[in-house]
Amino acid sequence: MNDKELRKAGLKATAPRLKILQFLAEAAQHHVSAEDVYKAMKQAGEDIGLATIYRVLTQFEAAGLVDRHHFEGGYSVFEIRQDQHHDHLVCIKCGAVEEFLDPIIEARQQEIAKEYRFEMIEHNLNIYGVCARCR
Amino acid sequence: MNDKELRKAGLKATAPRLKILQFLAEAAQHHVSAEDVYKAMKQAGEDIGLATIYRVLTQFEAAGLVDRHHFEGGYSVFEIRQDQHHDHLVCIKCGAVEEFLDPIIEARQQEIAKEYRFEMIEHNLNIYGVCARCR
DNA sequence: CTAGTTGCAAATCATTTGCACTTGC
DNA sequence: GCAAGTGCAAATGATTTGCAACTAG
Repeated sequence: MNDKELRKAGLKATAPRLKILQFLAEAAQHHVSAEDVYKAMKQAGEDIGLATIYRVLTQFEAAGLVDRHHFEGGYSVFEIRQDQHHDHLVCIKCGAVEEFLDPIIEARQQEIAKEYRFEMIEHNLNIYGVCARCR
Repeated sequence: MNDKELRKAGLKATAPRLKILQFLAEAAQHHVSAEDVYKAMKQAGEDIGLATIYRVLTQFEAAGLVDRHHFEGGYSVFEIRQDQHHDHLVCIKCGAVEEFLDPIIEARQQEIAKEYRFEMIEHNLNIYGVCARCR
């Protein structure tokens, strides 16, 4: 299963990595902080140090297996890489994150980058507010 | 001059605040980190502690005098509040920041928030890449 | 076997806070 | 004069790193 993915990324298929990757893939809320992963591992009975979580997440990011986001709040949020780029709606009350993709916005971004002669490498759009459930 | 602005925000017009506000208004690159402000103050012969810089910037933000951004990199960037909201093109090579405002994107964001029944409070779009000068 | 990994503790970085001292108004 | 503001040093919270012990291939 994930064994191969790790090997392909030049990473040994160790227990911590497999567990973390599996968790990222299956987590209900798949936008998680390092701390979230740490707690989940602990709860699952896995004895993985926080330092390892950070190292693994950083390696996964470098390998293109996960994306790292810097939402407001001063800490990083990770999510397993999707086939498709997307943007985020972040609820400032409950922390829920919804994803969306708008072709019109995507297209405009390309045009703006071109206008400013910018070689676009990545882009992210975050909408902060209060979600339907929290209003 | 800025005296009034501070008073209106309920802040005493102290030397540190006046100096920092003036710097933010006049800085060539007006997207600066707390450290940037600190160095600039030191260079200008002002003896203002880093803690004060942070306190003042935070108060300015609360007062709506400046905006705080969380670009990639794990630290905050501040800019004096403009009359108009805008988004950013951030050069990952030289750190230059360009601003833009696209009515089409702005409109789409409103619609998307509505679609998801999100009460939008703020939003920001950052395009990371290599600017014309660095290519 | 052995280079890559891990856990733990100590280190680092950005930012915040406690506190005694200063300064606007 | 006195509440608000400041500098400094110590505290914090997120993340990183040094290092000796471990494991995948």
